[in-house]
Amino acid sequence: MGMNKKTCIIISGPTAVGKTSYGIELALKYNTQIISADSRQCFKELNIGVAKPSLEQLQKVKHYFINTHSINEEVNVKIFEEYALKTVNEIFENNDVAVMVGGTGMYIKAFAEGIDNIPEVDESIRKEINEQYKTHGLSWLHDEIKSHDPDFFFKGEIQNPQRMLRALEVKLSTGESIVDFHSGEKIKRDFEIKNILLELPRDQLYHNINIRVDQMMQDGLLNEARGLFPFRHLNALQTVGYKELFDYFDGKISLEKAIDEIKKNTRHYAKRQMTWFRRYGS
RNA sequence: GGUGCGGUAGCUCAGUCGGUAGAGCAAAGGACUGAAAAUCCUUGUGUCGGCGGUUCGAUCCCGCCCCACACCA
Repeated sequence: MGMNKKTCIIISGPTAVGKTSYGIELALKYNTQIISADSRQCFKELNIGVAKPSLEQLQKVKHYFINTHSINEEVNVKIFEEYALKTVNEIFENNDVAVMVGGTGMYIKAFAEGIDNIPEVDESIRKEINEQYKTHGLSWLHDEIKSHDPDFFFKGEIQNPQRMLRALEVKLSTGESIVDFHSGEKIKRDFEIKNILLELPRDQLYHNINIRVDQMMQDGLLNEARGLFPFRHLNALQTVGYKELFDYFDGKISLEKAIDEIKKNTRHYAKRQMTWFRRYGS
């Protein structure tokens, strides 16, 4: 807490609340750099649809974890945590303050408090499980979890295939329950963290979202999405703003409907972010 | 003007052989430890278009009216 302790200011909040420009202002004020905490803006192939900072903004302040990865690479919390810790220390070599800006709550949490170490899972096991689930469905997953990892089964989330899939792959790869890896311990970082949560009245935020989606369409989101259509199966493209347009390309819905869906799904996303930050945000 | 089909939750509709009603979506709240812009959970009282009639009792049956759509003139 002393004068010469390094500090990372974390700016969080829902999408379209104004984090990007606020973060740049703050970084300029402290003459420092920004680490983005956004699970989509790190992909160089995704631009308009993920509301990435403009080239002009990127020139004003150096941003990390923007355009650093390809949609073909795996990016996840652990990778972010390691990247962000390494980067923040680099920034601290020349600055007392670093700024983190982002809306991916779990990434921020991993950076601020750490995340338990779980061994890499066997890729072939993951593949096998996913295929089995695809053909046999939720009840199969239920049975597998119940017999292999009763601890997790009784913990609750037995309607959530993603969590069960993860629990199962950990159990089958390591022989241990994912529950046993969860220490719940918060790691104390050797730098100071200051949280700033940006908020707006609900109707104002939703208005911002609607306007921004229309602007994205004017900026050429349709073309961007068309170019990414062949990669739709990648995790990076399970993303609001793209998946709805893919449905349009499939002929499933009209373009007008797709745009409405993007607005609606962005609202849902913002709502989930607010729920998260209400709990973890400062 | 005539005929037909409708008017039920913010929207799309289901239903009550007469005992005041329920799904999906929206909306709101919540969870979250390597997919997190993902994934999942919870929450449904509304003059059942209006006014009368029949009835112990009408959103349901009958009459009139209003509104929407379709077809015929």
